[in-house]
Amino acid sequence: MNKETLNYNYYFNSLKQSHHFSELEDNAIHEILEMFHSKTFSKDDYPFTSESTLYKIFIVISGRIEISKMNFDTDREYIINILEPGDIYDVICLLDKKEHDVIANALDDVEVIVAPIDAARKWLSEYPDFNKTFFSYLGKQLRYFEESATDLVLYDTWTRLVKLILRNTDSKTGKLTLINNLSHEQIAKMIGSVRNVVNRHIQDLKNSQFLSVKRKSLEINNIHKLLEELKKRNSF
Amino acid sequence: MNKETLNYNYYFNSLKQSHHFSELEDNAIHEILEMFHSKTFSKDDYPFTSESTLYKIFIVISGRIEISKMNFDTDREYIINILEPGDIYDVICLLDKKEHDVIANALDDVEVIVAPIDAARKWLSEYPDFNKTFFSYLGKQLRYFEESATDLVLYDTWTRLVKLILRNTDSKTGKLTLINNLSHEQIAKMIGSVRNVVNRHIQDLKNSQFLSVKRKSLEINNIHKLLEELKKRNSF
DNA sequence: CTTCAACTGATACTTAAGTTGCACAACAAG
DNA sequence: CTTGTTGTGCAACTTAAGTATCAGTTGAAG
Repeated sequence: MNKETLNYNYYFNSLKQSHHFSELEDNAIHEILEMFHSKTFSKDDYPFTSESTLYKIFIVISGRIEISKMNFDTDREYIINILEPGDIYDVICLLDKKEHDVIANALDDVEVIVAPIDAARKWLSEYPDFNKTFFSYLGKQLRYFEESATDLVLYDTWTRLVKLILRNTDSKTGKLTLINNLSHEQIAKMIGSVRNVVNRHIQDLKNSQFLSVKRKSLEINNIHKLLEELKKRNSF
Repeated sequence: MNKETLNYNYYFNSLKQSHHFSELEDNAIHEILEMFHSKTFSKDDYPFTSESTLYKIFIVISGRIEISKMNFDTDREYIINILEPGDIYDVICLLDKKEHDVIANALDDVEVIVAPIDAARKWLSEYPDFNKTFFSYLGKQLRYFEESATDLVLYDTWTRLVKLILRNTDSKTGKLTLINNLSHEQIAKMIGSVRNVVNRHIQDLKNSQFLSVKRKSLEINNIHKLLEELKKRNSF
């Protein structure tokens, strides 16, 4: 795309505001955007395949995309993470050029921008500023995966659920971000459990006044109290 | 260290043979080594702390180091990974400069080389060749953590145990690498389970002729047959 | 407004995995 | 050789978590 492209400023500002690009100079962002074109998907579409991510790199502009893995024998699914605006995908393919076999599913209507992945490998060497924020993004990802695995081993489902809810509650508004509008089924898949177990815990949390629960909506009544309860059960 | 340092060639060749440095020119390796000095630890020592990894970067020359996380309430431990010769630590701190709270424990007598971590950040920008292999190393790490978490959710303890053993069996010699000489307790901690459960599975595998078991030693009798059994149980 | 699929809440049941406990074997150190 | 520590093999048991099932709600779509 270029400065004449429809909505160019919208995409430019999206990058400019996103975590990874905010420290880049405007000119660098303009140069990068030249390599991209935009694409949209509807809720429940499969925006990328393990083949397309070998050749293309995506940046999420709006909407959420769920990345998951299935066990087709047991029909259980694990949601590895959820991409949000500003996220780059697929970082793993970007790094090692190998196939990455996961399922990507749009949770909302989604806008992304797409470029050849080799072009992205070029900015990495050409824009040291970008490199810098990219490294801290990688660090964050490594930590996230490491903590996911660790939590699965060391903590029970109640704790993993409460940690998930706390981590995704905006401390200012008190509202859920990223995992709002999800069913109990999907929340279960994020903590490596099943709907029924999650529902049990949610009922308990509701009955003990920690949560307000509506269809596809959870809200913490008092963040501080829930944190206390978490500490009490786990001596964090 | 420099070319006059005792055993300089030993360290030089260790790097030269290791995966990440093998593609670098000799001169670059010499330049890098200038920043390092060597250090040794005995079995059961704690070679690095979450503080030291903020300022220093380590490369393992010989021996293995176990990286793990504890839940002190339940006394359960999860071994996140085991470093072997050629491994760089701590990549996460290298990337994002933040503290990384894990336990490092030498499984054998260990030799490492150490440098200021900022120096390492410098090579990353100065040696594009190194950058290239470093990226594929990062990709491997991301995949490893992602797969660890996924396996914990999607597969039972038997499957995780068998996958661990298969993954660490040298297809040529048929012997265990990396996880040899470990107790059932330690193997359990690697797959996110407990000794007793792992022991049960090992007894079954022994009785059905898949494994030969001795104190601190496992050996697959027939890799092909065990792979078949794994497929049978999981339709991989 | 009606219909239907998706989501939720609840109960009863099953099971894999974890816990406890003990006896014995192997090995390392004195 | 003796002693103590660490690892192994087993059995009995407990429990968190998963499965199965169903009724009732909600909200979107026609």
